[in-house]
Amino acid sequence: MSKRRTTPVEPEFAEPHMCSTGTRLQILGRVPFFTGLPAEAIERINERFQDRGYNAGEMIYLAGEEAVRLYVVATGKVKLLRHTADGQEIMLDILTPGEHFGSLAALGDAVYPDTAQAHTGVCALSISAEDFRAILEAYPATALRVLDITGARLRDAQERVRQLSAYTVEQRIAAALLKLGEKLGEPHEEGLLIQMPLSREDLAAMTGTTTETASRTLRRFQNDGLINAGRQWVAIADREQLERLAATEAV
Amino acid sequence: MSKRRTTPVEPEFAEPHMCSTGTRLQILGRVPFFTGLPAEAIERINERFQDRGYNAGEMIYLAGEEAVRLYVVATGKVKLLRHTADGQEIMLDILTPGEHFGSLAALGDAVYPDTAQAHTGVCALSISAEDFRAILEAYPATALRVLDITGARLRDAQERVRQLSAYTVEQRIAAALLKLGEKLGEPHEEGLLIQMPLSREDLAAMTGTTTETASRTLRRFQNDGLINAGRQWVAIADREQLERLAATEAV
DNA sequence: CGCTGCCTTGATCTTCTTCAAAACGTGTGG
DNA sequence: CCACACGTTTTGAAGAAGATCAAGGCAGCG
Repeated sequence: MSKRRTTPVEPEFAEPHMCSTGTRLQILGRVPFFTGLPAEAIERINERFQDRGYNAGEMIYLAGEEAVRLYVVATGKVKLLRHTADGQEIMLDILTPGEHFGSLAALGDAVYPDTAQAHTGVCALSISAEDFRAILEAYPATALRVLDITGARLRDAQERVRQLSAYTVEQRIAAALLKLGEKLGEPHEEGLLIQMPLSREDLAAMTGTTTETASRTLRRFQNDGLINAGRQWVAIADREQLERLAATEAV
Repeated sequence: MSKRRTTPVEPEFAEPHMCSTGTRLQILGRVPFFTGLPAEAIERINERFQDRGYNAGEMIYLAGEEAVRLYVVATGKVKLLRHTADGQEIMLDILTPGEHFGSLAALGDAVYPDTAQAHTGVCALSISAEDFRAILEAYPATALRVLDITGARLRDAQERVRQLSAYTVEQRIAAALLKLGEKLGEPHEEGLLIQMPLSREDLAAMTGTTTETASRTLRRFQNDGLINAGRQWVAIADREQLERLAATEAV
């Protein structure tokens, strides 16, 4: 087996990342909770949105700041993080184009409960919480879509609670890889390649363990032929086996 | 210090639990997401609801069943659980009167992702998922309320992910007690008494540990004067100290 | 009373973290 | 194009936190 070490992951455009490509109208039309709205509604909504580019690693907002905007990923990947008192990072979610983050509530004194960081170069659209609230009031179908998405995220988070409560590190890493593979996987000679830079540290922050343990676990997986991995990338070679290991009953 | 062992927790009515007390109209009017609706709307909504009593320990629905109804707790406490393959229970949440659980989506083929069990004697109202969907469509303000509640639960779940990822058992138990105290606490000579039957096993299922460890931790807390506890009950004696231990930055 | 669930306690063992250091890859500047 | 420097990954050894296994004890109830 060829031991490829250089990343097969395609870079997410050049950075500094710009939002220029295409009109925001096109992007907004593809956001899950706006689909189905009449074109003129989207046009009116579009006027309320701003766009902005972020370089990889750049913070979009910090936990504790006043929660005033709602964001939608246009291009790139966004990490949602929480920190512990001693600075350790917990990755709550990784968001891809079309997904939203930030403030849903129109209340004035709320703060962001988490930190949003551009994981790759990112273009994000954003709107003030009040304006978004007004849209939800004007278009009930959109509100229900947002509710569905939020409900799905809640179930995901609860599933993670279960995993952290009852599963071993090995099972959690297997489950995390499978979920990433489902969300970001692309067929590749190395296997189902997870299309984003993914360090051992990232994986540790996702599964509640340490870089060292993540590294050791990936090595074991690789030795057993379950995955192929290198610096900042992982590809799933044997999905069935990995699923058996994770003991995941499907969603 | 008087070492009281008998439970100071007041029983949640006699079981077999009936829903008889008061009209459902009154209950529905006090459900957070219906408040503010005109009386005639609530009356129309009421027609769609059924009520039913459950004994303590009785299952309301099981994970994996077809998700066809949405429930609202009228009286009593409901546990939301997930199970592992080997039968271990993870407690996701404990619901009090006015809170909802079950299916939010109108989709036909969805299944409940968790199990709902009556923790005390319970009266629950329920409505078909389709009917509830129709209500959300008819009353956008209600839909936004439900969205807010779901968003708050999502943040709670994410906070738990953080705790499980980074905190020790001792910190998680302290945090769990504080949260319960906030939700169910009543002043009492023993301290802030958590008004529900709460076994070591329950606490273990909430914090992702074992009964034995929960027991040892509570004993340590009690020896340090942080709590008073007995069979199936816990009261918080020294809130500040417990908070310092949990290292919880407030919501 | 004696039974049935909780709860407690102790001893052992496994998993994972922590600390430390070396190896490797990648990009940079000479 | 090479060599260096930096961030990532790997590996090892020691230590800690908590799980597991195994009894016993205690409270309430029939």
